[in-house]
Amino acid sequence: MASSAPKYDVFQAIADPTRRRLLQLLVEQEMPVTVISGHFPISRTAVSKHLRILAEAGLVQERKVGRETRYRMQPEPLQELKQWLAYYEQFWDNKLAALAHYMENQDAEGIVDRVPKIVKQERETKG
Amino acid sequence: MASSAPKYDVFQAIADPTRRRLLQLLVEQEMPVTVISGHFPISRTAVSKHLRILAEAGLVQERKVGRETRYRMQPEPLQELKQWLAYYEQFWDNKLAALAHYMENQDAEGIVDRVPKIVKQERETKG
DNA sequence: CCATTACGAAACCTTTTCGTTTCATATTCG
DNA sequence: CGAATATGAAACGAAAAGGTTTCGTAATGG
Repeated sequence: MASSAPKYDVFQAIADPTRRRLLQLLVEQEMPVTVISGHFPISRTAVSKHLRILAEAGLVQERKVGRETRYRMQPEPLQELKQWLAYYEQFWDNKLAALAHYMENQDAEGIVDRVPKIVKQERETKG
Repeated sequence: MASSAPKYDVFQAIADPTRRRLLQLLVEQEMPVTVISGHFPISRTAVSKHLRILAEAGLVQERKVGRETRYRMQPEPLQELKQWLAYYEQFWDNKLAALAHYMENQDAEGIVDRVPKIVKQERETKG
């Protein structure tokens, strides 16, 4: 219920290529909006909107310095992504792959509902 | 140049929550469309479109069995995401953080163009 | 003080995205 | 064969995304 709860999804925030480039630009160095937008072919206002989205996802931090607002990347929220990824890593770099395969070929009743009836009549039109 | 070149971006593919749920559902088990769509509150056709997007990103594989089309997750394309993430991991779990901070406080000329003039007149309206 | 600079808010437009319903086609089975 | 099933393609609609230009306001500095 606090103020810093991410309102924008990290997955969505990084979906846009421009925003990924923004992160890259701001990962090591804080920069004011005008300077940032100089690195992009779109308007300053458009960049500003992307920055807001990133900020709401917690991926950049803003700080007012005089009349400028400086932005800098904040990598922490990416941990959520890392965690999400970690789950699927199991399935590509080893181990459970064999097990999953085994279950599939066994008839998967009890693992996922509704599947069995259809799975059973497997007929393979073509070899 | 082959047929399996990903036409859809992985970042974009996983941006949608429904598609992430699809991946989760299909990670261990292959399933036909009708069964899959039974797990979602949207129409079968809508699910089918999401599956197509995932397929174009290489995240699911489809296989025709009789009159049904079965889908299953293919985790490999997530490696791109992992790689992208790895770059930023440096910045949250250690090392370079200190260095980056150092550079910032030093005046960052030569690191990012255009910054210097503005950075220098730092005045900090408020403490 | 007043012109300039930095920036976000607002209004607006175009394209995508996500969903729907309807239709066509292939496969299965009595 | 013909009804039923599984699915994608097409046409369509509403809302969100990404962009632009214009305007208001706050800070700077001559």
